[in-house]
Amino acid sequence: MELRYSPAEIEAKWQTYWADNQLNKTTEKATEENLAGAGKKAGKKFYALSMFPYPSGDLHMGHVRNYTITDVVARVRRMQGYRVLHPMGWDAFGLPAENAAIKRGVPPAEWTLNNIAQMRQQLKALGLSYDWDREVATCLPNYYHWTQWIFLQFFDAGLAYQKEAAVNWDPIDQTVLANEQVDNEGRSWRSGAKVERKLLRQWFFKITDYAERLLNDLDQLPGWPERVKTMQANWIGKSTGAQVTFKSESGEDLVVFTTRPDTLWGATFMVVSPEHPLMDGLTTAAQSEAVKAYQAAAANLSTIDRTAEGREKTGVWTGSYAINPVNGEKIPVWTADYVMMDYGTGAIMAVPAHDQRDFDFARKFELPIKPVIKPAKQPDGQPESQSALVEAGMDSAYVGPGVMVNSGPLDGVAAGKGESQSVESAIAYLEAQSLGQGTTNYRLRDWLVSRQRYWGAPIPIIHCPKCGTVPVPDADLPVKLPENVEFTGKGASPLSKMADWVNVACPTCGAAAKRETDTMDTFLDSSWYFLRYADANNDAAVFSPERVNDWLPVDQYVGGIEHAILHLLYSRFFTKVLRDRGLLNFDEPFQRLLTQGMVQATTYRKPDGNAIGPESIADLEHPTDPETGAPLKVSYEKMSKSAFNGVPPAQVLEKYGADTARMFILFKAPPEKDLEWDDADVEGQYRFLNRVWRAVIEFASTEGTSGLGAIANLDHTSLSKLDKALRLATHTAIKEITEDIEGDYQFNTAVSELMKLSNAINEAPDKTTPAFAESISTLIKLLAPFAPHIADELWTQISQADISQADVSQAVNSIHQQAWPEVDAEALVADEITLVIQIMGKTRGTLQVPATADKAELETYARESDIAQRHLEGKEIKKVIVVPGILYVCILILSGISTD
RNA sequence: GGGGGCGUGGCGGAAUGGUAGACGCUGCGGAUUUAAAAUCCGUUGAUUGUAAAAGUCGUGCGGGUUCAAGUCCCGCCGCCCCCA
Repeated sequence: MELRYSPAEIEAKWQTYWADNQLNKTTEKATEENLAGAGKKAGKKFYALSMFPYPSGDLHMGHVRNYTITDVVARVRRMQGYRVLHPMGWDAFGLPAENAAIKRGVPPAEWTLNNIAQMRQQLKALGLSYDWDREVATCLPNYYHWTQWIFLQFFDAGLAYQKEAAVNWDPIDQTVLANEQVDNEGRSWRSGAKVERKLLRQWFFKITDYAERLLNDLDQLPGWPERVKTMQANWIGKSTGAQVTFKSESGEDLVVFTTRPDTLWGATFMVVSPEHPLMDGLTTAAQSEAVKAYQAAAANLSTIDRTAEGREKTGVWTGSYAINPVNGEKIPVWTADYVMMDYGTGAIMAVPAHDQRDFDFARKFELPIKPVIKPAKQPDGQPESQSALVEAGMDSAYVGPGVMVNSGPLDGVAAGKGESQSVESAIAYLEAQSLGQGTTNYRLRDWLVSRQRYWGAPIPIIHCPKCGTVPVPDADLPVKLPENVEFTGKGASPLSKMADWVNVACPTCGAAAKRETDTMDTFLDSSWYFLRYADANNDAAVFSPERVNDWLPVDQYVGGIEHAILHLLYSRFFTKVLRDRGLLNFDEPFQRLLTQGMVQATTYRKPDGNAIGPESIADLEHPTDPETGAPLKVSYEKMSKSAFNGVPPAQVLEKYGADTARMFILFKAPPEKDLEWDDADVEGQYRFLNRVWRAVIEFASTEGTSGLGAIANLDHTSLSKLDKALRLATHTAIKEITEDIEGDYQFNTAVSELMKLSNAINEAPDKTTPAFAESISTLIKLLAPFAPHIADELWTQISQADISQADVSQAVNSIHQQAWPEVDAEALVADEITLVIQIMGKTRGTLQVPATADKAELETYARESDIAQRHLEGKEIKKVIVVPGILYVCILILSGISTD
């Protein structure tokens, strides 16, 4: 019998045992075998999923945190009798592989597959209970076959199309990017390069067709964090208003979108985006030079620069005028960079009296300001403000409530959105007069899905001079990536240079045609992988509807907040499209979502902002720059190479083992919050596991017990006081831990409950009773999902103590196949309870009283207590409140004598 | 500017409106040891007091509701995130 806890030995042993005995294999359908398993949840499905990683080759702590959380959930569900699907795979296409090829000449496939092999080993060392038979890698033909097939489903549905557009061009990665992949400083999410605008012909997915459903169905997701839903709603950016057509002098129809069509009578000029296609026609010869210069300057500015509030407004008059359709007024047309071409129609009517940006612009260029909303009378009786009506006196736009004035048919109508208010009236008027119509506008743009790169799924399209754009027939899928490609990192996509691959016969007419050489955005690969896991090895179809509809939606999804918009929005979109195609029967892919916080570590930065690693600092208590001696700035930051603060998981596993790493990560912070790495706390968890180890080993070798068999002898009618106390601790732990895991995933408090139970066990004076055996057995079961290796080892130790004469070589009964413990309500009832005595709302002391006491008795105990007597001198009791739940008494004091 | 979140000991963090600080880390004191590591025991919000008994203050700030507020309401301040 092992007396020392040595994780290195037992962890490898159990990982092999679990794999050999297929403990983590997914049970496809409820069978008699698993229905016979204990627990009322038997046979119900549970799908636990972590966001699959990009196979960079190195596992980092963020991964460990993500996967540990999901693993605990999966393991608890298994013990509760659920059929659990808990898979893992690889988001394996993407630029780093190609960059490695350029730098080191290693083919992307080889580089990627090597990394996968390496990371798979690292994951296995963590003891994660994946069903590896369902592993997927998006870069393998048996996966991207179906990514291509889905692309053609979109194409067939009219949701995939090509258009020439001003797109985001990343000059470092030499490819286009979707809007979602450019941050608000105008930088690429991957390379960090300042994105340029380029006019190119590209493939798009019509996600805008689904804007309304993507927005509305957020209501179907009570299990999602509020902030993620808010972020998605903001990204979709629905706004209602009207489109109104202005005639320009040169005859063009200038369509504007406005959310406040009611202020149309206050429009005193128009502003058109510098990129607007009608700009040439609108610009007069005299203004041509100034406009051209302005357009060129605007092209170099990012969205954030152009729309920042408070920024000095710039703009140029085009030289021409347009007619305000509601009052026939001639108003000048300007161009300014604060109007963006990709929002609304790229042109606005400017109402300076009631829009701050228009106001700033009007002040700067001395354009007229015409108020059309008269502020409502101040509710607090202050004199009515006239400022909004006196143009010269206004110092800002008026955006408050009021009544419409100077607005023809709208005069007197209450200003605002809502029933029979001005916006609604204005739209009705515009529609009646055929001047415009009510519309809904979304900020969401169509998704740009083509990339000019090699390492991605080829878009399965053939361009034929006669037939046009022809989809590759299903039978010819997958369109495989050619091998032996030369990578230079310069010029056009590597695929376009592969003549053998590019030139094909048109599948329709047989004429000489060319393949599409763009590949798909890798976010397409990851927008459906969670569906494939349900039927990962299906070679005949993308997945069988039965299996997908059985396993999906995912019951619990866990991943980083950085995917709040990108991946989660795309996946929801895919699910809805596939549903509309009749391939599945659910609207939303992820029932519950947990966004885990970052893993941070102490970071040391020099005065110039550069980080340095702790190994080069002499005194970590008073860190100074080893070169200059200047004090270093100490903070917690996300672990990263550039911050020199990463802790490699392998290092922690080697020193303490996977169980300790898992326990630490779960205990240190609630899952949604950032976690600060601390070696001392890791040490603390290792100590805890050692204490559990010693307690169990001691139990297994104690004379006079019959091991776990003793539990059967538990006599509920004649328990000693000590046994009752131990059972209370045991069943409280079951209750709390079960609630922590089934509720809001409070793994940190669940672990602390394990510690409390362990403390109670260590403090128990008599370690030979049936109640003690029950505690030990329960502790190991409750520990099993968190620290699976040590739990299985200890379980074996006491099982063998139990069957000491049995053949040791026979298969052991894994802890992970045991039923999750059930709470014995009887055990939760204590003999004595703590009565808290409050006087005048302040706690003055506590009293141990029999648990059987009713309200009246509790009051008597409290009244007669020394505590109460002490405070009652010279006073009398006016009122008593007894709160049974937690058991509380409140005594009020009447007399006027001051107590203090 | 709009929306969301957060603010509790030396630190991470606990607290169905009912004993604030569970659990752990750190620190301090002690046991064990030739010594150390490991382990075990005690202690650890501030403050008055004899380290007794017993008090007072304390969850960012200011008000309010309540017998009772970290928790509910109103108004501020600060930090973080998203959108402008």
